Amino acid sequence: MTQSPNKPVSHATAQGQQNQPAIPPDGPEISDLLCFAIYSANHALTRLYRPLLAPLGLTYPQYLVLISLRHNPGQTIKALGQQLDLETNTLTPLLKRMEEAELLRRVPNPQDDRSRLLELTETGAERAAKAGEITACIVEGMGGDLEELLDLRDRVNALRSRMGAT
Amino acid sequence: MTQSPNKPVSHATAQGQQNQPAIPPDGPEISDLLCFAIYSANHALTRLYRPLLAPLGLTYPQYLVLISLRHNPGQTIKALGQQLDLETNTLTPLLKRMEEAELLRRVPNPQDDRSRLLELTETGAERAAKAGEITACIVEGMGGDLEELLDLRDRVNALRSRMGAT
DNA sequence: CATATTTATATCGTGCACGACATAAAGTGG
DNA sequence: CCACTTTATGTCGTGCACGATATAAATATG
Repeated sequence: MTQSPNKPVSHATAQGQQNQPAIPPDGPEISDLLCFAIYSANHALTRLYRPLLAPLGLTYPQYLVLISLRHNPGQTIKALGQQLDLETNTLTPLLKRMEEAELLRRVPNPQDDRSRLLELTETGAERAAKAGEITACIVEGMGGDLEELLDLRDRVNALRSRMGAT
Repeated sequence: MTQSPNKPVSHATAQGQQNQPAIPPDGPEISDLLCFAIYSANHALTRLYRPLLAPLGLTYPQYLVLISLRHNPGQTIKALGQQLDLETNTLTPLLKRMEEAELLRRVPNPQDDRSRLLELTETGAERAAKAGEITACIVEGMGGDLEELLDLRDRVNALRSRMGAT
């Protein structure tokens, strides 16, 4: 179902064609907006993940933390924040909950008394392994072939970097 | 910067090629995940909108509500929820805040005493007009040409509908 | 018409996400 | 060594997003 590519994303910046206005006088509609497509796709994704993550006692951001720590054990909170593009005021409480759930530890950094290093507990490592497997189900839930999904990922990431994300 | 399309989105569903495993033994990395690309693009978008919406006293979801009401005055809360793919437990407090800010009214529905109709106040209509103009700045902030953005929107929407969104 | 079910909205609790601000430890320049 | 600045983390308040549940009105069914 590839939609009609006729409607504008928004008021166009400076394109001059007066006949069929790319800029409707009463502004863009919700369905025209790329930002809404992404916003809403994100909700749909969370809904896809939730029932798979709930049995593991994980939320979606916590799932991302496990995936990240699995590949980068001993990371600082700042490094994790850079990878996930999140601030400490988001991560601190999130990591505290995960520490209470015995998924990870925040150990002091011998190189720097201000920072802490993150490492998975044994339970955390097990959950991370299971969480990694969930991803296959998600790909299935997203439909389409793998090539299309990979291409979409690259395009979204390109957009992301154009918007100034890390 | 179009990335290398070599890495898997995730564990693949059931593809049999043993030589160069599309499935790394320690699971997907954050940067492999389409879901993370979308999750993170959504944050980046919110950050792009925030400084533009703040002067209007709007949050991003409130901006979407104004856009929607501008085209569909007299909508019920349920109809708005279907368009934005949000539940009443999200919308009720959001709409209350907007009503307190004098942006809209929730008037009784003469056809159905259970529901309410949403209509913009004069202030709300003015803000909606200004908000519509913001979209042009966002397109600029997103970079890339318009055609690319339109195509991306359609692809994301296709994914969204494959995931079962309205 | 009485009861049962569905529907539209609302309430409550939890967990992000982030702006504003706080604090303590590094680093830096005199 | 002493301010001064920067950096890593934390706290607080607000606003989504949503699961679970509540309530009242509409509708269906006997």
